[in-house]
Amino acid sequence: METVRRSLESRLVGARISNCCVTEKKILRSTRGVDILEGQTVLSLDRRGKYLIVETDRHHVIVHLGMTGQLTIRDPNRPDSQSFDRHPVTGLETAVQHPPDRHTHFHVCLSDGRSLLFRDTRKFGRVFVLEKDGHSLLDFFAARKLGLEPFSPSYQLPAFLALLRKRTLRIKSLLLNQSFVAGVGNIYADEALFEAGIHPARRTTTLRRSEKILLFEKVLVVLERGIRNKGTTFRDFIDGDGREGDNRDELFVYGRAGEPCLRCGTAIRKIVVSQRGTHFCPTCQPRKR
DNA sequence: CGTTGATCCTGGGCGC
DNA sequence: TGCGCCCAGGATCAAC
Repeated sequence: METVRRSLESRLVGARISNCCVTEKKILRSTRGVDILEGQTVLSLDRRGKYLIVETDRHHVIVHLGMTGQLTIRDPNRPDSQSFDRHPVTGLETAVQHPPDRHTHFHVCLSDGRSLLFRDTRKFGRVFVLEKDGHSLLDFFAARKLGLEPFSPSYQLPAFLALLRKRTLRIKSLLLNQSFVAGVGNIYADEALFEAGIHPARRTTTLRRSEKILLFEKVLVVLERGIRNKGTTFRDFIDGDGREGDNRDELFVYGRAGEPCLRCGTAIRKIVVSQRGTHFCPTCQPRKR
């Protein structure tokens, strides 16, 4: 989501909303629809965890991409690509914007002719519209109880250790819980655990202090790498310009089941933890301590 | 309260 | 080519 935010920021800030249209009501959470956004100007783009926060004159529009959500700008002065096919490995990235299709659920038309499109095949994504006056934004995030924010002053070791205390669940499950560290998803959880040499199914109570500290650091490392590579694309992820991310090429375990570990050569294994596919190296991440 | 599992969706890939 | 099954970057809610 940070990749999406960065790609959209310069293009959206200052833009004026002329018209809005929701074609799938399920994804929208707004007490007064979306027409209330018309005529407003985008003031800023922020992010908390996996939530994008678009600030307009009188509202906050919050977007969560779920699993397959895409938020892109469409510029009529650029040609649409002809399909959703992956560009070849050696292909040059030029204009890659996509025209709306049956999975495009939310259109925001801008006064300069461009539009912001929200597309989401699985419809797990959400768009929230909050009134700016009052405590709507605070209430929104208070209700979701997001945990430490990486790269912000809140991300500190004592707080990290405190959140680990008195928990009995598996470390992978905790990493996926957004009330622990906000923004860590399935890919980055597996990658952070690999880098820290921790088996994903271990109970948090069995972690040594040194392992916790390593994990604290590696969460930042893998997120930073993901952002530097502009996101991890397996099938659906694209940034605001429609470009895929390169981080898949730098993954150590996620999506590599059966392939050799890049550190020791052992075959990467895949198990299920918290009903999520979980990848690890049995040698680099031993179960027993 | 903490933890676990079902559920919401659509589409791609695989075995038969 | 088609069918059935399993899998997928996530969060929420019910049940224990």
